[in-house]
Amino acid sequence: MEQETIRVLVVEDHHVVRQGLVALLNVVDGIEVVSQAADGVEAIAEFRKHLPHITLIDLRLPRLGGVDVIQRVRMETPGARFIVLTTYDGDEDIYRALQAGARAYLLKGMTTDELIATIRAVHAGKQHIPPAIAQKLAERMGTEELTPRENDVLEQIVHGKSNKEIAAELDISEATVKTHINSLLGKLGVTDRTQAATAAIQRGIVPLESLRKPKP
Amino acid sequence: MEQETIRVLVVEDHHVVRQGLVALLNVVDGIEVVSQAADGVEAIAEFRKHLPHITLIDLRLPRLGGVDVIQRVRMETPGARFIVLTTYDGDEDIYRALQAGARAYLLKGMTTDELIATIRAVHAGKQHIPPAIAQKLAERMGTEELTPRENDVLEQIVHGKSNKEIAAELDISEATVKTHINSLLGKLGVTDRTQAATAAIQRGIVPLESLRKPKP
DNA sequence: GCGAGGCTCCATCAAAAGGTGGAGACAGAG
DNA sequence: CTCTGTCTCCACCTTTTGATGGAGCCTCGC
Repeated sequence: MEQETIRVLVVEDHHVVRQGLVALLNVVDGIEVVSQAADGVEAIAEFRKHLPHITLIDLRLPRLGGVDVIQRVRMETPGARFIVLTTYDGDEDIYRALQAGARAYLLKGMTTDELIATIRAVHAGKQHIPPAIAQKLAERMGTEELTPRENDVLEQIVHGKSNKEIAAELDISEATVKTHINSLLGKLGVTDRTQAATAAIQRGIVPLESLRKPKP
Repeated sequence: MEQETIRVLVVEDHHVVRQGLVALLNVVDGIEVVSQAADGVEAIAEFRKHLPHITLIDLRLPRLGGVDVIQRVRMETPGARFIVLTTYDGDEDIYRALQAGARAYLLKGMTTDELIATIRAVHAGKQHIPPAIAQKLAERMGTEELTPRENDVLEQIVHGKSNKEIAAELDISEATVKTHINSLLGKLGVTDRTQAATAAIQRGIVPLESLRKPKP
């Protein structure tokens, strides 16, 4: 019996990686790359234009992140199937991507065969989360969610602010800052702000890019 | 007149990226990928076997890092020409790679044309550092070098240790720890340990991987 | 040999951070 | 409506951290 050709959209900002993916996939029987995008905005446009069966997407994208793309596209096309293809960027992204509706999460280190098998599986309606990722997800499940305010404070900590500066920045008293810190230290399972900062970075709660001196 | 074919070795641990690079380069006239390697140890072996004109190498490699590969290979083959091809991993890696003798440093976001042009340029004996990288390099030049001991202390700070714990770990007094910290804070241009930790991570002085709970 | 720089340690002090317990306001969920 | 959780603030206390200014020792290079 005839297999339907799987129509794929590749979203990836690194030229050589994207070109490589397209080249690899286009020689596979039953898979056709119908379009490509190099950032989140393009991705949404290309999705609308081609309505692919599967969208292969990196999470780190210029202009609009992968998670946002998944959310927005699935808002208008709930059946859209996404396979996240990324290097490890911290537990938080994995969680958010799957929450947003991604069906599979692959690390860039996987083999071509794994990639193709996953595309076929997801197209067939299955889900695919590698053990290493499932592991991270399980760990993350055991941890408490930070409140919005605690996240604000944590972000300031990562940016190297003192309690006094944080209080000024968020327009609350230093006492309140301490309260939030005490609470978030417990939730993160750490004992001081430095540990909180590294935990936030490694878990992807606060993106590393934001460290390159913004603050105007 | 006849151009000599440039023989290239591709060293990259991510399958799809490596395959993509090879596919892209092999269709280019005058360039031939003679071998591939997925980690640092393989890289050295393949280099010895094929003695390529150009080695395209990622810095993040299993078993043996890219910087070490460059150092060791150039020890026995001083004329070896390396092009570092990586995502941005912190200023420190750029510096070390160029110190080790890399001739060019490209970000993975570059176009295929840029890549090919750089390969040709390096093969012709030129050097190629993109402006963005040169910028980082210049910044790093202005900063003071940390002493070995200060680096030890900084690493402990990043791992969330208190001064007392650091003293125990390094078998020195807490007073000495404070001395080192005071010194390294000045050199890093920061005012407290939390800022020192994030600076160390972002500059690649302490690798982010080492945070995933080691310590047996 | 002498100086520079690195490593070690000291004492002291002020500032910052962290721990505890309590409390009022407010919103949303049951 | 009441309960729960969040956000806000307070006071009080201890511990930690950072700043300062010495000081002795060792090694390397000149």
